[in-house]
Amino acid sequence: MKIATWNINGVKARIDSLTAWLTEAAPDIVCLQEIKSVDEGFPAEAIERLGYNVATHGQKGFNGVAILSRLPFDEVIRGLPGDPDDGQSRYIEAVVSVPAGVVRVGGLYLPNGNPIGTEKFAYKLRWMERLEAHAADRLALEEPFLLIGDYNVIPEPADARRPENWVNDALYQPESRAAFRRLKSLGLVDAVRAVTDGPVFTFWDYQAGAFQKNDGIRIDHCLLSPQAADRLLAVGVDKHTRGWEKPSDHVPVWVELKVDG
DNA sequence: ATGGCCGGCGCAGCCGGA
Repeated sequence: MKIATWNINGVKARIDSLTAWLTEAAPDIVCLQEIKSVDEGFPAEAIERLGYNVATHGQKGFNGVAILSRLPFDEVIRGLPGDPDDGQSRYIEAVVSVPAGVVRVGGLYLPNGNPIGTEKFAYKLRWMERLEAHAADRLALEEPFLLIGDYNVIPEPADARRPENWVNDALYQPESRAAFRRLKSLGLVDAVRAVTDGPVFTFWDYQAGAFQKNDGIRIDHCLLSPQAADRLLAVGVDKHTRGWEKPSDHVPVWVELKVDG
């Protein structure tokens, strides 16, 4: 089973790229971030035609997440627990049944947090605390569980082509990186780092020819529960989509799990 | 040359992103 995450930076602007990639990559489950659409505006039909069920948690103008699945949803949960006053749509979770049992997938769009020293950065850190609490709850279920999405965290210097450019950025602050390490310390495995120590990037800014210079960062991550990590067959980053016409600034990251019993 | 973009909203130019 192939499970992917992609920050598509606007689903309406990206619908042709999304359907092309779904056809080519044939993922079973996809978490999308920054759909920048309300639920009613989401172009579900074009995706359903390709054989996917669609669940959205949208918002007007910005943010917004969705999950696509070839298998029917047993359950869908919208919103990250821990703050009923948080109106930003940044988390969606779904459960599907497979021969081996169930697979639970949480798709997240972690706050950017810039500029540092503002309420935006404080919100990012509070959101990460809530994510840690929720992950601990889910890990207690001892299921194959994937926490995937745009984390807006550069975990290590090796995760940036030019780390010195990010020292004053919320994505690379010691507090952001420490919160990401605490999350992993609960027992989650960073899938990309399970297969390589080399540089892997998932985002290249639109500005300054960043993609042409490979001036990228790794901020889209697939974290796996022990029960999911035990089933890991392959990991990939579909970098070529960044070279498409009208690209998202992020590219898909995916894992393949053995779920046939 | 030390800067260079993009989507949404809504119809100009600002907000938010990373």
